[in-house]
Amino acid sequence: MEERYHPESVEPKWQAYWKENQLFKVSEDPSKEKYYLLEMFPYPSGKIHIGHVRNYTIGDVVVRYKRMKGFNVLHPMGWDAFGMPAENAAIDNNTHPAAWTYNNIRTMRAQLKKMGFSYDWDREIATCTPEYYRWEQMLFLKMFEKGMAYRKESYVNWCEKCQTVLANEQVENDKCWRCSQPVQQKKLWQWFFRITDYAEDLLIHCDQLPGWPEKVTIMQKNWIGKSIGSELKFKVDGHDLDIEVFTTRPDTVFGATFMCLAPEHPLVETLSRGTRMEEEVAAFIRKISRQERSAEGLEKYEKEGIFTGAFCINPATKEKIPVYTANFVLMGYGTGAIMSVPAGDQRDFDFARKYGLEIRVVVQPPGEDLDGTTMTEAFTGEGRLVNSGEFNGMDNKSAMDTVTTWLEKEGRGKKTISYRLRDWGISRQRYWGAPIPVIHCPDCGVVSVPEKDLPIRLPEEANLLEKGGSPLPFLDYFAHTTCPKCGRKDAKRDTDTMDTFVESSWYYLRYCSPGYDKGMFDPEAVKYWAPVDQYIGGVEHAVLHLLYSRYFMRVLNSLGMIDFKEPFTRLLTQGMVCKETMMCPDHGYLFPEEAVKGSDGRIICTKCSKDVEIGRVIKMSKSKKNVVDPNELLEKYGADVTRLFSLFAAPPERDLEWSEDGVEGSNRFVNRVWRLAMDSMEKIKDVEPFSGPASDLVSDSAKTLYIKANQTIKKVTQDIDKSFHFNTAVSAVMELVNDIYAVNLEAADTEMKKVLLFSLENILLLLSPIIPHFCEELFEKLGNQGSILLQSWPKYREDSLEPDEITVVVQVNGKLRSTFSLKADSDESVIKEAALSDEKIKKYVGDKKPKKVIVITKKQTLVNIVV
RNA sequence: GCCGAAGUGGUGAAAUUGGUAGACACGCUAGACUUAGGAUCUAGUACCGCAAGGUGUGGAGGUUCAAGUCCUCUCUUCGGUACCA
Repeated sequence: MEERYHPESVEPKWQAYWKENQLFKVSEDPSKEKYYLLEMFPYPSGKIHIGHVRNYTIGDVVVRYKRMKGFNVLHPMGWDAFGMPAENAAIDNNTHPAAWTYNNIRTMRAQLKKMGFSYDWDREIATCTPEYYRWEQMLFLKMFEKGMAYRKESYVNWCEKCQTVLANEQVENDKCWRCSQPVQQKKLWQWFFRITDYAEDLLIHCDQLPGWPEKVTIMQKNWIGKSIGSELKFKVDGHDLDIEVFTTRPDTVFGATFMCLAPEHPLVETLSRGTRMEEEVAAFIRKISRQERSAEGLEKYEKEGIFTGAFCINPATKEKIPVYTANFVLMGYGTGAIMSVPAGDQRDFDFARKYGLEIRVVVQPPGEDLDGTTMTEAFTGEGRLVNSGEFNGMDNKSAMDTVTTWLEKEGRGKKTISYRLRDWGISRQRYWGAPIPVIHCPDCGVVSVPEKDLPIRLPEEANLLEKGGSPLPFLDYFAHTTCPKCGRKDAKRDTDTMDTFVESSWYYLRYCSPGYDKGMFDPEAVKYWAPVDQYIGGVEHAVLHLLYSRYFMRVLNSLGMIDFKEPFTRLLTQGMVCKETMMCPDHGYLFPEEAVKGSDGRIICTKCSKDVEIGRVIKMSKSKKNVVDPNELLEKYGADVTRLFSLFAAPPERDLEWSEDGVEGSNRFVNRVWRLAMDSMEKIKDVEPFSGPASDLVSDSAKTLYIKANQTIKKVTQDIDKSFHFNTAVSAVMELVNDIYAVNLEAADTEMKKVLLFSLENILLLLSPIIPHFCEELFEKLGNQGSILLQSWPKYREDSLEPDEITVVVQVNGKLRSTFSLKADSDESVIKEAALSDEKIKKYVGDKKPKKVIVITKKQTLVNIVV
């Protein structure tokens, strides 16, 4: 008889059993209710990390639970296999991205299998295979035909020395991460998806996703960034031109004392040409072009601008106001031009002060008298209009509409809505991605690759350039081709590849029919399985991945390919896995094994024996070395203990602090259950588990334990089903286990043995989604046939949840003064009498008549006596 | 700056609709068993106090018979995001 749980033999045994019996293989079965659970698929970066372990354990528990509940569960796994790290690794290690990627997939797949996750591996997909991306290319062509994909010029980070495009994360302090040369902004023709067409629809449906955490839908709403305002036209003085601006404050138009254009605004050059400012403006624009124009970089730069030499006419005051160009105005938002109202906007205010421009107060706060020459900051609040002609005295809020209507009549404005959301740029000047299936012909322009020529395969034999650029444009046999339309021999293939977010926007549909060769997916399979019922992943994807996926479903929906719009009915965003950092004064950050506890309790560095400083608990990362390798956990504790701890330490949505002691604790619990089963097995094996009502039990101890077991089933079921709070589910089972430990096994009568067996079997059933190998093994040892996974989820008896006696809590003036037991069916007057006649209570109440006595019999039985 | 989340013992955390604050676990203390224990079992463990008792859920107010939970103000930490006009 084994005295301990031996994961090294038990876990492989059951993994092999599951595989042999194909227990995780699923197919469409209309007779059963379906449940599609998906965890965000991993990027194959090398090895799985603890965040994956947590994510996939959470999902696996729910999947195994739902199966026992009778659902037909789809639980697939695959690989988000295209992306930049493969290229970087290939350059650094002199391998090929494909070899590196497939190698990593092999390693990680083996690790996931060792964790015992219940995937239907027959549905595995990797997005870098032509069998996958060919359908993405097909969809791209459909979108192109419908105008949902289009080309426009747009800026990228460019390193002149490396002759390559850099992602934002490859830019470090405005310099290239490889060669440290300053990064420039370069204009390139790139492909875009028209996600802005769906801005309103995506926004509205944020409020119709009750299964999503509110913080995620709020983030999406903010990202879409709808603002209601007006578009106003300012005539350029001396030209037959208008400058259009977007403003959310049309009520302040009388205070617009100058105008600012984005440096990239096409009118900047036009307006300055031939003026005394021409050269200075050109110099300014050259300077700004070296500044990072991506969202991230902007804060670093001081607000500055320059007069273009031109003036325009304020449509409200009809005054001439100067036109500036300024680095803080974005071409990508609104119209790329703003009317500057320094009295009402802090940026405009700062700018006006810096360049000595007029500040004219147009909104006067109640009870104050602001003066443009003396005010120290802009006033953005509500007030009454001043210096605003016929609108003087009006409150500024109602003036928004009135002023716009007035300008509209004059032909100088209209109400509009502006979104922060921009179209989705999908062109990547990279090798390791899905090729964009179009051909550029000198005569025909942009031509679709005919569908019969798909997939456009990524040339596998390409060698990556040392500097990181894509080799595709230099591969003649790939880049040069004939035009499918006119047959011209000197056509050029598009050598850009697609953003990897494109692959992850629809992979969950591919899982429904992974081998389907007539399209992206088998419509019947998708009809059965989709949408995903429960999606689980990191909150870091709250905006982009989830928004792009929602967009893609709208595209497919409008193409008539699917009949739903929202891909993920319920979403769980799990917290990060954190651990304390350790720092040696000489050796910097230390890995956990590089710091040991000395005999005197001090923690010292293994390299130099100096005291180690324990730092804050932060997200695990290689750079901070506060990491735990899942492989080592598997080696030392096995999959089940690792799974158990990652669930027990914190509820899923919260951050989890990793602690070696905590893992030891989980290990201890698992062995505690093991011993419990082993010790009692021989004695209770021959009885039948008790299943009647608690009232049939004679002894109090058996009754108490039986009720506890029923309560545990109820609690665990609710915790898993309603809130995914596995930590409290495990706690509940621990309580039951502790209660069983308190039973004297030697003295147990038949009745008690029956209750013990009932409790033990249910403990295994309740824990089986969490520590499946362990439960399988004990379930078998208890003499059961077949897999525990095929058992039904345990049911509790409604009539066996309440004990005979209840605890009455008595408060005096809200303070706890006494507790005592009473029969459960006592009515209020009995409880009240008992409370008032309690000795301890009498002491507090004295002779006085209580003012009020409140008796509560809901959750707790409680009496509060007010004196 | 804005948006979001969270502040509870030495630690991770519990606590339907307001109803015994600290379940469960880690750690620690003591004891038992043992050749040994970093195994196991048992007991104890919010704080102050010898005790009676008092105090306690970041802080300050408030509502209530009763507040970790509801309201107002405020502080701190973490996450996201930003010249968005």
